[in-house]
Amino acid sequence: MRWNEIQDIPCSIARTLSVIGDRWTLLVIREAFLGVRRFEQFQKRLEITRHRLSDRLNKLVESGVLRKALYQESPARYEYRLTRKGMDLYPVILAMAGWGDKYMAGDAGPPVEYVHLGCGKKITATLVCSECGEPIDAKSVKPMLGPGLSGLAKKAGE
Amino acid sequence: MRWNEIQDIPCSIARTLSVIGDRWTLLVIREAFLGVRRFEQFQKRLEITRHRLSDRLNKLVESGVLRKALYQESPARYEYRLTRKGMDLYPVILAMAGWGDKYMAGDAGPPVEYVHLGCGKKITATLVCSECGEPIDAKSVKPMLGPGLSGLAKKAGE
DNA sequence: CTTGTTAGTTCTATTTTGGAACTTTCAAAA
DNA sequence: TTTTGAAAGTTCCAAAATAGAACTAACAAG
Repeated sequence: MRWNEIQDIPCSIARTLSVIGDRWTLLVIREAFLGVRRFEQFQKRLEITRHRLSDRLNKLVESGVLRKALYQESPARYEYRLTRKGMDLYPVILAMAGWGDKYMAGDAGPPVEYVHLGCGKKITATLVCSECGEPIDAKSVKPMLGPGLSGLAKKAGE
Repeated sequence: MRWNEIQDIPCSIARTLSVIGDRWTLLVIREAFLGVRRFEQFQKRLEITRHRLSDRLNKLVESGVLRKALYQESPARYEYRLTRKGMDLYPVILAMAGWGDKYMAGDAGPPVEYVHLGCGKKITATLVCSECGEPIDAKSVKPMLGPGLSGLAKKAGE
């Protein structure tokens, strides 16, 4: 199977990967969360080739994670901003940062710490059940067939 | 910058990506969370080339996300199981699934639903502050220089 | 009219993938 | 005792993606 067919798999993880699952894309998004908006800035901070960066930004615009905004006429210059859809990737970023902090940071400690503006404390992101608020992990959650798949199953059975 | 240098960036997201940030790896892990353990099963379910699968599994073992466990002698056969480190990737998976459900599922609805064993309800994973329990998003969290980076800054300044 | 800034393209060489066939080690069946 | 058949890989080659560096375009400022 080729990578560009991956979005066709009826799986939300695969579909998400079809948007953010290639090299550099998530780092571009990380920079966007840190406030970076312009081509040159992305390029310098990430040390990504201009070619690649151009391609990744365009794809992110296509998929609705970023949008281009004119910030200067003559010559026309655009910057890249996170859309709502892009902002909603924050949990993914934070979950990855949390894992990296725990397992990859080494003795030096985490390179970035997160402060919650609500309570003013350093935090780690914690995943909880949307219904009862209890913390959850792999063992406390059971994946079940959802409508997006049972529909297919029905069709196949007809 | 080459991909194999990415782990050297002092960023937990980059370091996490150095482990799970390439094609297929996260889908392999998804299958592992669904209970898949054996080479043939991964291969059939993912339609990944055997070559790639072999490589990905080995790298995941190297990085401590999976471990090999002998399940049959003569001929010796091993299966791949998630370690604690691997299990702890669940928030990443769930965050991605949540985003995919929201933005990529289309009319058919999410392909998989998650039931919390604690309360028995269908849930979406929600990110909350580890200190005060309030839900968090990009705007309510401020990233600050952590020890892993301020150490470097000190060194550079000496 | 030269230099600088920003945002790209183009080119080539190298790496990484994808697809398909082949190998190894044994157990069980014919 | 040859044949079939799992299971878990390897090997080979062609195709695609990536890295690095140089080049281009559209202006503004000096």
